[in-house]
Amino acid sequence: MDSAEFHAHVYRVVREIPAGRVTSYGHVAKLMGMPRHSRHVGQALKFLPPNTNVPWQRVISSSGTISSRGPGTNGADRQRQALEAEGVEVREGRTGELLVSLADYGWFPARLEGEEEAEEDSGGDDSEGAQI
DNA sequence: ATATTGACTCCCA
DNA sequence: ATGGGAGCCAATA
Repeated sequence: MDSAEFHAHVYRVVREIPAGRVTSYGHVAKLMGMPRHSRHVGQALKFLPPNTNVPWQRVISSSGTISSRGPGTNGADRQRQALEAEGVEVREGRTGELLVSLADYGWFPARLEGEEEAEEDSGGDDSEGAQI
């Protein structure tokens, strides 16, 4: 698999994320069958053009926090706006970090819909990280 | 060619 | 609950 295909795969999975929901880089990587490529998922999103049909904003870190990517960049801010526009509540930590409640908005299906076994939610259960 | 970085995660202190 | 360190793999320097 080359990088182009990898990117395409990432985009395909990201497009499956329902509006008003968020997931983590690691989970996207998992859905691709490459659980260890969590970082490269974000990398691929970075390659996206400004006007794209890929809802990259629905992908955040596994802790429910939006990665800062640097104080001089506005990417995180744009992501917050996009999420709020979709109805996702974004809370702000005291250091200005953006947090999303995975317990409420997290989307972590075992496999893609129609792949094998479709199930979801029913209590959230997202392994961990959901500190109240 | 090797070294460093990064839109990450997990594990242990 | 928080914090620091190691693991990962492709892209960049």
